[in-house]
Amino acid sequence: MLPHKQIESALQFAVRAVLPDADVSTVLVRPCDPKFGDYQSNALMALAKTRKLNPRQLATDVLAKLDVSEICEKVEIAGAGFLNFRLKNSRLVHSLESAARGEHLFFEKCGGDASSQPRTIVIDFSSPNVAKPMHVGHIRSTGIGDALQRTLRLLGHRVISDNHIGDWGTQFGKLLLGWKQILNRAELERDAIAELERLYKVINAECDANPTRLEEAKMELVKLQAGDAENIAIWKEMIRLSQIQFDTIYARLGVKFDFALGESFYNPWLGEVVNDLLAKEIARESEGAVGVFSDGSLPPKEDPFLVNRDGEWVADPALVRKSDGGFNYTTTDLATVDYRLKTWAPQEIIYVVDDRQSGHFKKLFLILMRWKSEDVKKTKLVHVGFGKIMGDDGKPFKTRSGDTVKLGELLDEAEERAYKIVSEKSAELPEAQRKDIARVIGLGAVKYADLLPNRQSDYIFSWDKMLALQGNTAPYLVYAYARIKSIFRKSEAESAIRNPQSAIVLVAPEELTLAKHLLNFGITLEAVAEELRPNYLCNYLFELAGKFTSFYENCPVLKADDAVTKNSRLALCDLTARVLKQGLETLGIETVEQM
RNA sequence: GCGCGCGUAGCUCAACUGGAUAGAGCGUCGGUCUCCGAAGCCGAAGGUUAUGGGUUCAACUCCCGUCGCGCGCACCA
Repeated sequence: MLPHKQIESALQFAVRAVLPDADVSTVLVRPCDPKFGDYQSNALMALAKTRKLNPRQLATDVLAKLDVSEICEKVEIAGAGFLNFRLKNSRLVHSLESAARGEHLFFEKCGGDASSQPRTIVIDFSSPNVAKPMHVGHIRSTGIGDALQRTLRLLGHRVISDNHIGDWGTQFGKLLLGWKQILNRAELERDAIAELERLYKVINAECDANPTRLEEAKMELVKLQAGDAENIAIWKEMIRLSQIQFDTIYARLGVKFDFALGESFYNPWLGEVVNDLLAKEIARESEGAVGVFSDGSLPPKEDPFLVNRDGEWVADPALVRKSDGGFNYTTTDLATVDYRLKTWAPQEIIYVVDDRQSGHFKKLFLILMRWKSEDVKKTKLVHVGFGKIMGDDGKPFKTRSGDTVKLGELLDEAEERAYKIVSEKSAELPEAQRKDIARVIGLGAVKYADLLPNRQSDYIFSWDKMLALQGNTAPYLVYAYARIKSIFRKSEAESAIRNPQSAIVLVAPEELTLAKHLLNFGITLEAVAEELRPNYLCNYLFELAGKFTSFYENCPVLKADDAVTKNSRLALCDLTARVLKQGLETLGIETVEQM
């Protein structure tokens, strides 16, 4: 068991001894400023407050019942009622040595004890549209979603990743019309997505200017929806061509899905969904359409089904059937949740979708609480939102000519820029190797830059910053990894291969700092899983690389004074490399041995 | 107009969801390679956390007001 878990468990035991009815689930420890200790708990102050107890007295009482003498130095009460824990050197060494033997890597899979059972989690991300190029806007959903699925899997949860592809909707009327009338076969052969995009743009412009064209497009859509054989065949061909594009991009990014059930998959159930909502009086007709309206259970200000117009609260329903009989994405999303609940019975469904859709998800989740209240009680529905990617000018990121940036081209540019840098810095490496390094660094830089910023705030896209070796970037982290690997290449050349059984001795402050930070890998992974924020892991790895570098500067490894120190330091190097590699992999980023 | 989100060093971003003296990188200035990768490291300067109040042992974090920016407001997704 990791030491912080041992401390927590002992502390919870002690709290229960003093306050038998206390909820100890919030009694936790966390890493803290080294001047106070290695871990601290502030939980007693909160407990004291709700019970109107003197916090320092409570801390004293708990301390009397607390036994962590095996793993900690004397526990101190500090400030208003903090408990500060300092790990015994022997306990720290014990963790490192067992990790060095390969028994763990500073994290625990859930299922080890009753408090952390594996959950079934559906995660819905990426969701590109058929007949459109994937663009810069898909980076965020794809990268964040993939990092989250990797983290949750690493911790032992049952993850079901599902790519909810946009393969149905009104745009197909226009696409079908274009395909039948203005398709350029040669261009389709050359670049299918570009040609499909052209069809849409041309017809769309015509429809804007000419109502009869719009009617024609609608007719094609109606035929498709009615199952017309020709239109179905063309539609399927458009999906096939798009899937080739998706597969290419995902292979490049190393992103995998368990399922890719597109919107069209749910078509058979849309009518039933609406009928059921009507029958249960959750939805009603209005102006020829069917929508879900406010049920009045929330105050108007908090009710997403109400909107204030000129001082009056008026209905802002979620439409589930249009007046022409067609369905909306709310309908599809409801059918999708229903399917997921029935098929996988997940404890959690996570949507990694642009923050601008937060209003939609608010409504969606409220409808589900009314419609599937029994199931939804057991399932946590979460919208993981994110902000936009901006250019240097602070406006949405576009090409110089003002078009959206295509994802494939963006990745090409990342690799090209990385290749230039690698060739400059490491001209001696063979070209094929430089290409591979450029691929890892370029793609890693884009992904990392996207995962690093926090919250739903927008971030500014900057090639120079993400590809820089200095600062919190993927190249810096991979460089730290490559430097460690370089030590081992030299070490093997000297036939001084590390023995996994050799003892670890921690003397220098840099050794201790590094060792203690390694222990926090698991806490960080759990924080990512809990808050669904991969940037915690980014910052952890950056700190790890920094602490390693300061160790590297101050503690000679191969030139250590004696064999024991040398072996111990080799072990620290190896563990750092393994955590860096695992951490980056969890973010979806590869490593290279040399760069 | 109404709702949602945001505002932290000159710039780009953190701050473990209420914890102890708000941290990094860039940029600026100054150190550091006869020594395991200098694409590195160390140091200095830089802050009334937009602003005014409130809550408490403790506020960047929670509540209210103001200003500024972004986004969303029934048959697109």
